[in-house]
Amino acid sequence: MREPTFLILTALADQPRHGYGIIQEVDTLSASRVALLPGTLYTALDRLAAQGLVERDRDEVAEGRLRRYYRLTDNGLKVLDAEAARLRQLATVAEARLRAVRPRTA
Amino acid sequence: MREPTFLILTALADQPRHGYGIIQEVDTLSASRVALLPGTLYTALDRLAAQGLVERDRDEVAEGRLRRYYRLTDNGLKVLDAEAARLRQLATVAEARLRAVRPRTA
DNA sequence: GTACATATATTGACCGTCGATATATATTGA
DNA sequence: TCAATATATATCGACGGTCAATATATGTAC
Repeated sequence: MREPTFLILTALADQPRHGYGIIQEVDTLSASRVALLPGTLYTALDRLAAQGLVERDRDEVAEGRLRRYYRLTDNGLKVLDAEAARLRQLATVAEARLRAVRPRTA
Repeated sequence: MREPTFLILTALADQPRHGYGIIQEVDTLSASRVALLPGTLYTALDRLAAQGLVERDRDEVAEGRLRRYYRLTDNGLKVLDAEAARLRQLATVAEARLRAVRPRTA
């Protein structure tokens, strides 16, 4: 799973959000490192829905604009959990290598 | 940076390795989760060399077969370091969310 | 002698992201 | 009042990295 997809799932972990809300939350989660683009977001949401990791929540109209909400499925939560563990493991393996190679600077 | 690329750099962190050695090391590092394919490896090595993250080391002939070694550059080491930190941060952010949402099961 | 492990290399297909563009409304400021 | 910016969803073509398949060659094990 690639970074934008991972951050979309993470943004939905605590509550349903609409597309633009996801963009803002990903900005927050990544400390503005990842600027989620509309093209990435909406194609990703369609794909994740087809995979059963995300599903449509309610539609709302706020201040004259449509808000289309999405939420994580149970499976989406599990997949995110497994993915987070995988990332942590990758980081740990690499950091162990780096420490072994540079014991005084690491 | 995608997972195979990250694991290639990690495999080279402690010592120079030749292509097939990288494939074996990635298998070890990932607990056989990632099977690095030749098409991925050799195109990645060319790309990483062009980016200055990896460079050619010596060529050896062992048991009648050519071994072409590669090593990390200083910059490659720095990039790997930054990348590992980024992965750890991603994992941490997601895990915090998951804990917040499932305080009794996390 | 056949299969498997070792070893490097190329090619086309595929998938997810990027960048650009489109459309529409609300708000802010000149 | 008009322009710029923020909010909000959506589509499209280009691009990059990986996958899958294929090619070639040698050493080892059965």
